Amino acid sequence: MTGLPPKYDFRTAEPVIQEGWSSSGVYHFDPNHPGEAYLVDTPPPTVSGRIHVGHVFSYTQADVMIRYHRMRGRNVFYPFGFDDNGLPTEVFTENNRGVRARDVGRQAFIEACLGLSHEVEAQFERFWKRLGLSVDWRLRYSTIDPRSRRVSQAAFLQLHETGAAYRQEAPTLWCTSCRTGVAQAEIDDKEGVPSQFTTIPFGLDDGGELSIATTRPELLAACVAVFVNPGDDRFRHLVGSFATTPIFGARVPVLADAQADPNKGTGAVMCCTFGDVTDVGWWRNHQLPLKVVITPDGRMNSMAGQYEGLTLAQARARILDDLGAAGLVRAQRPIEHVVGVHERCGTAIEYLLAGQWFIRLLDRKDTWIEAGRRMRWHPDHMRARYESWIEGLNWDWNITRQRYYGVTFPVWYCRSCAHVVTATREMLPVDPQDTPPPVDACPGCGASEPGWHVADPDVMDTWATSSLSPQICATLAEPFGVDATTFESRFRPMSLRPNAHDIIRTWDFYTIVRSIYLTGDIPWTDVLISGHALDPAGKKISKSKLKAAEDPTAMLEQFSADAVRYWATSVRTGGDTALSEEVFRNGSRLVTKLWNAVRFASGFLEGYAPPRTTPIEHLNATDRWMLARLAETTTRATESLDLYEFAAARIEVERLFWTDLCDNYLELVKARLYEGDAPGAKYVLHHVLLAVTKLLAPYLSHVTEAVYLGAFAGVDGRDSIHVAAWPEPDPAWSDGATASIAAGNAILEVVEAVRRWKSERKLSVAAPLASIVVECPSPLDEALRVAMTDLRGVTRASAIEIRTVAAGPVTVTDIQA
RNA sequence: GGGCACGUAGCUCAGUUGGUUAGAGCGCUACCUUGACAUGGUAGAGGUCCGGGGUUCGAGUCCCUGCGUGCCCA
Repeated sequence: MTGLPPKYDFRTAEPVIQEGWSSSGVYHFDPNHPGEAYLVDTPPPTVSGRIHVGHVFSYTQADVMIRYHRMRGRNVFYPFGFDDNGLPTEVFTENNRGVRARDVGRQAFIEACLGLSHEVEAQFERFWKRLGLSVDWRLRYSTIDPRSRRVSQAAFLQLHETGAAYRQEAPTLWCTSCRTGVAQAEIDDKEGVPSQFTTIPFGLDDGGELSIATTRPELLAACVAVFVNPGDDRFRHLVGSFATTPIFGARVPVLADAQADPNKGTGAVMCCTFGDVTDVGWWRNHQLPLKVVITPDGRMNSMAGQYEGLTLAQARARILDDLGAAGLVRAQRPIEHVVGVHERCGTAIEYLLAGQWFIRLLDRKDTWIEAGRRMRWHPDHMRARYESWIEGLNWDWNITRQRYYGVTFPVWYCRSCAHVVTATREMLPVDPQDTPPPVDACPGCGASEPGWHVADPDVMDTWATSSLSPQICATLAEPFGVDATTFESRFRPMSLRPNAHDIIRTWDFYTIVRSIYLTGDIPWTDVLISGHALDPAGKKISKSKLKAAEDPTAMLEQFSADAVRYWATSVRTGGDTALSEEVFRNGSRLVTKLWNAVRFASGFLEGYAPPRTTPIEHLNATDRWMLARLAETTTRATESLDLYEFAAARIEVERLFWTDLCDNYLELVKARLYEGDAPGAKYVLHHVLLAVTKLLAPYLSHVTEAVYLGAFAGVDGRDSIHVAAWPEPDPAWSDGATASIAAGNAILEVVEAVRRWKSERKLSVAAPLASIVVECPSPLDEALRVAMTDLRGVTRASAIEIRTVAAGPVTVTDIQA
């Protein structure tokens, strides 16, 4: 062991340490490693702006677990991806570059997106390195790079061949602002939206009227039926008759269906194609006609007659006016209700008919739930989120987006018969817009005239590619001589999927679905769910209103990467946490304390080589207690980490380090260290400090590296603490542990009693004492006598008398200054 | 409306299978510059463990119920 410099300055130290990791390749995956592998399917962050503290929170927690497994000797595969296409990237590019996709043209827009993505990804990578993520940066991917496009298109073709992906002209969740179909997972519930619940009369053939209540009068022109509950006596006689819509005069059937709620409105409800998901179900089950009255950009079409061209909101106002003017408003009251909105833009979701590609979800719900149960979720209750999402699914997964920038569908359609022509595997990745299909004539109808085919004009949902991250990861070792097939056969399933709880319903769910379809196997064995970082007041941090206090880069500069990592792992697994300067400072303090403790010890351990076997003959009661506590703490911390309880593990280690080691053990052994050879104290000091440094290495990855390289590497023998062996207690340390702990507590009783006595008299703890008398039952009295040098040193008493008593607690009965 | 969390010291939280006197950090009070560290140390004050009921020799912990907060889904 050699000495450490007096001060540890993270501002100069952290960049040097990080550079060392880069140049030594300490985090490199070794495909030929014979041992157990640990493969991480890291979340590729959406490249749509700045780094968010939520990223820091989640990625650090995963990194701590990964570092732990690396030190346990696992062959870690830790890639890093970027999700940089699709609607989020488009919106980001449009805002950042001031361009509109539909104005500049598809190709120019794609280039703008790519250029911006590359810039932002470089920034992100620099940031992750500064935070100290132990990523193998050779394994970097983007979901739009050619390799990912090839994987994505190949997966699409495979699902198409098995029927799991199908194309259908079907009612589709639609955003009129983004002008694209969307998936159920992209819809947020917006609560408390004010609206009017208006009761309007439909005419009956006998001249009477049947009133219905609606919040969507603008869809009146799309009404195709009126529904009542089959058990509702008020309307039973009308079932099978017809009603006529006001204004438009359409004659529609009155039908019975259990989904009509007799307690809502008048009990009769109009069915429009389409106002909501219930309408879609009725349309299907009762085989109703189709009347689509709105355009893809949210205006009324010619079916809406005099209202054509108006926006939905304008049409609603005009129709209500017209109904009122005609005396056709029977009742109206303001309500607040929940509206499904597009998560990207907040626009209310509509239901349109469109030709879209879907992946089957609804007919295999049990399969998805069962797959989730084959994985370990940390914390376990997060599995409930996954299952409740699946149980509530109403739609297959629409993967078609009427957008510009994304992975294209490798298909063409025959203009004559609409036959789907797919690309061959050798063509991938392919853009059907600028590449002809692999056949000269339509396999369906034989059409072969010039222009017989048309390329699919759309792109895939981003999740359709990012849900393939395990399959993309399998291609990342190709440059090192391991092809994807070999990789998958050796390393499937992967070990860990870490992500925040808000994307369980998307990324986790879709990835499990794709993995089952493509491989029949679960994608990973463990899922680590993180909570959210909240602002200092405990409120949600909105992405658009980041304050300076929430800037992750500023945090690193002010408090150090280690302090930020400390903060991010100070919460129970899966919990939310508020930003707190106090916790950052606690992290900084721990960094300083560790440095000082090791530096102090290193003065005595210069050139010390610990014996292979525990030198029991040199250990006194203080030493045995310290070793027993070390063994106990190491075991507990390891058990907690095996359960992904990183915060619980660290609390154990901190208690051992700060209280037992620094406050007590170091003070107890100082006399022996200064006075003589002290082989027992040196043995314990070496092991407990090395072990604590290692136990903290996953969290405080920088200062522990500096301490290790400066003080321990020579003896421990590795080039980095992060590939050093995880501490394993010598069984001898735990021999008679119960007695050792009891003896240690007896020693601490004496220490604390003397400290209390001095404190009450406002004396320094270093104030000398003439004598003290300790009353102590057997066999603890023997332990105290063996630790006499330590007790004299820490109490500064010239004479200590140990009186053996029959029973009772250890007490200090007489203190003479 | 259903589900899942959470509710413990002024604040942020820990309390494993029910078991002595309920813990930590910060803050607060008093003191100590002690031969690693003042980004430190010592001592101290501070709690009807959200309310109610139950099981038990014994409940912060298990069960029921009510209240409050947050999230997910209708």
